Amino acid sequence: MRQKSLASGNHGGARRKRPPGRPRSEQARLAILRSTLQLLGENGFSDLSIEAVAADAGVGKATVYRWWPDKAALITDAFASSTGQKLHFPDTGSVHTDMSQQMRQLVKIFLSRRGRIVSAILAAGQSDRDVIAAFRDRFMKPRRHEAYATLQRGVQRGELRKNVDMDLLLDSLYGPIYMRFLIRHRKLTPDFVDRLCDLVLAGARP
Amino acid sequence: MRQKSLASGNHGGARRKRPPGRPRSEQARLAILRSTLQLLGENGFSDLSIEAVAADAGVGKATVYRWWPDKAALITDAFASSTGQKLHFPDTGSVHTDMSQQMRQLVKIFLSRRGRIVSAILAAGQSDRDVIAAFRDRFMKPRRHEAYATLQRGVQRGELRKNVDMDLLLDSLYGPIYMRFLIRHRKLTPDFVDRLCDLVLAGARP
Amino acid sequence: MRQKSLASGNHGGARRKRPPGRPRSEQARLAILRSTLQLLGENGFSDLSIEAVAADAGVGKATVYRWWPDKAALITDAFASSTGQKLHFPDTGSVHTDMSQQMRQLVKIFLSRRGRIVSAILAAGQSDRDVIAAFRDRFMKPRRHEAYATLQRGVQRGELRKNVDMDLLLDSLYGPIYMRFLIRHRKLTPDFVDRLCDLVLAGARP
Amino acid sequence: MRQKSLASGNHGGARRKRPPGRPRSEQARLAILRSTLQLLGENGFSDLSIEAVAADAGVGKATVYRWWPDKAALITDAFASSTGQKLHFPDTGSVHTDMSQQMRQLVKIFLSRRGRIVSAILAAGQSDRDVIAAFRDRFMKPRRHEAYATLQRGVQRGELRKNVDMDLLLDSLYGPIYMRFLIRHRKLTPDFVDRLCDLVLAGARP
DNA sequence: CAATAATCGAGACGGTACGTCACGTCTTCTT
DNA sequence: AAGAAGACGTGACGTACCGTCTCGATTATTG
Repeated sequence: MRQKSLASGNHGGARRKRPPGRPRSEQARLAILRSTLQLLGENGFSDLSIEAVAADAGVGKATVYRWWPDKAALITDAFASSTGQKLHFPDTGSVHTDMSQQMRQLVKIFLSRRGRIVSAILAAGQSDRDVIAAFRDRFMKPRRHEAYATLQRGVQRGELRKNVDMDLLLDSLYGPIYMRFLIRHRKLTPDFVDRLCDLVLAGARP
Repeated sequence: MRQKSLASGNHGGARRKRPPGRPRSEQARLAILRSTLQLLGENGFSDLSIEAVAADAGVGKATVYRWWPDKAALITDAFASSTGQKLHFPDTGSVHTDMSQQMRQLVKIFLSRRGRIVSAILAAGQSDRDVIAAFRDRFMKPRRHEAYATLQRGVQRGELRKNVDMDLLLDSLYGPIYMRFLIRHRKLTPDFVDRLCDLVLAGARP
Repeated sequence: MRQKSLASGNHGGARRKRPPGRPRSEQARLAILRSTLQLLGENGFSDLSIEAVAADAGVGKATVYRWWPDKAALITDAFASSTGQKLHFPDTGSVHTDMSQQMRQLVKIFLSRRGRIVSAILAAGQSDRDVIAAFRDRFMKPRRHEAYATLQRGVQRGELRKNVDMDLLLDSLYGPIYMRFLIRHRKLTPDFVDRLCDLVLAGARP
Repeated sequence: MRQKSLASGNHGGARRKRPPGRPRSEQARLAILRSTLQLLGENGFSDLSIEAVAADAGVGKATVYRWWPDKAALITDAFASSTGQKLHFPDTGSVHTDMSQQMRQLVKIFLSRRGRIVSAILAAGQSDRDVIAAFRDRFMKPRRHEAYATLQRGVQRGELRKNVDMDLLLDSLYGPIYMRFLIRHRKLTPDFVDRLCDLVLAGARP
């Protein structure tokens, strides 16, 4: 694990006393993350300079480097800090409805200003394995676990095959969305999500 | 307007005579593209400096800038020039076989050294619309046209629904591959390709 | 001798026949020299690029390099070609009048647009001995020979000491002008010339 | 506004506290000036590249540009920093002796390795008024003020006319030296200095 | 009249230095 | 001890000229 910031919680357990000296400025930390997100949204990954982040946050450059080893860790942290509590799966009694509703929310995010941040993360991840790992762990994995449960309910209700490969099924549902999001060869619409669910879930029926 | 190198064909038509001045060195052009691909494969997009490309190619920096406006155009061209005549679709009489064979070839490329170049292109494309457009036009579009024909044969043979949305179907087939390629949350294997075809094509049957 | 151009006359003597091949374009030669003078007058020596001269003269760069080995030879030639037939010494019967009249003409030139060219030559001459030598040979020496005669007349008329060191005297007269011209610490005026002659010639009286 | 290094004295008066941030490296400043003088002495002005100065001084190019806007400012500063406390005027009771002794020292400098630097400054000054102004202000003016005093003593002793034009007289003394230094048409010798003083001071007697 | 030869313009070539920018590190004073 | 400030050495950026080269076109002499 590279970045220190999120690991600094020290909440439970040993109850270590605070080290001597001036404590870390929470205000600076938040300003840095906020500026990072803002500049990421404006210019994409390659144009994001730590120099600009520090200036925008009204912070010394060294303060950034003290807590984040490099640009990748910084945007990873910034992205994680911005991940709201949305994107949950409903439980409507229908796999199709459960999935398509969540997928529509994802699409809405991809099409919003935060989509630029996601694509910046994925781009940065192509040359930094820590970044892509952070994306998987912090953004993807929690949702995928919820998705497993949603699919499981579908299996129990007999909407899906018993032996369905859930990862394959989920990749078949989300892959096309990521593809259109990143390659932009076709529009990403709610209607597309519906027809995608129609097609793929049809192939997974018992 | 400077041509972007590959547009300099001047093949048919007006029979324009060569413009005055020393003609462009084909040798330099090839050396630059070759060095670009090599360095791209070694270090990824962000570590690729035009300075290094020029040095490696034994060429003046100005010669690179004379013909390519920026790094993105350079790697786009280099990638296009390396796109061989592979990746064709067979015609075996079965959509499943036709598609899965071609998809396996694609996966093989993604897993090879050239995969690094593809991911660099896609990453660069997230902050440069010309790059992603070039990827679509030069790499994706030709293959997708062949794919349409392949699917059309499947329709005529009754393997697929008459009114199938081909773009949706193709995105459902290739999207999962791109997703695993870029996010790397699961292995990209030939077996995965087969089961992916099973799943998706099952949903497209009449 | 460095430059070829002026030596290409081949006027008298051997009557060599013209060599085969296209002869040198006199028009190009003149255009180059004219453009050199113009650009020299605009921007001084260091900003004068052969690229700009060739462009301004509507001439290929190679044509410049074919006939002048470097920038110094070029401006030397250009300066020489621009040296008019002015700056002669009158013979009024008074050394003071003869000298001061010629010196005033020199000052007038120094203050005109051609002064910029002279200062450019002198500046270039500080890092290229051929340039300063050309300035001495082509500009200074002919006038100094006339000056010797003028002073000689003064000696014969009893206005100057018989054993006067003419070079010392001439340097004392012209040196202050060059100094003010180059260092610009005081104005260069006709009145200054007069008082300069008063002072220096007073010291050379019998 | 960036100070031009030597103006950063902040000596008397307001007692401003040091500004925040890492202070300027005096070591780097001195290394740069030293390297400048050395390279200037070797190759003259036009061959002096800031790249080479930085490399020779073991300093980043940006550090040079941070403090000196261009090559001219750099050599001006370097020259000024090298101008020792020499070249004072003695007070021997004779104008001729006072002047000629100082002028001989000047000639000695002109003929030494530092002469190359002076001629480089004067050359650069022909296309940059800041350079020639700096030469006047930092090198010439202080000495000229001493010279005024020296001449004044001569006036009081009755060696010079009461109403003598001091600037004219000084230009007549120094102009010939500068002329021979820059045009190099005659040798610059101690004997020349003596005879020059003889001639010019003779013209300034009461 | 054709062949030969040197010039011309244009402009691409491999280079060098330019002046700028951001990197990640450092040194200072302040909190 | 952490903070803001900002200078440091490093190195790539994209530009401007350098002096050389390779073109087709032009203009002369020679066979």
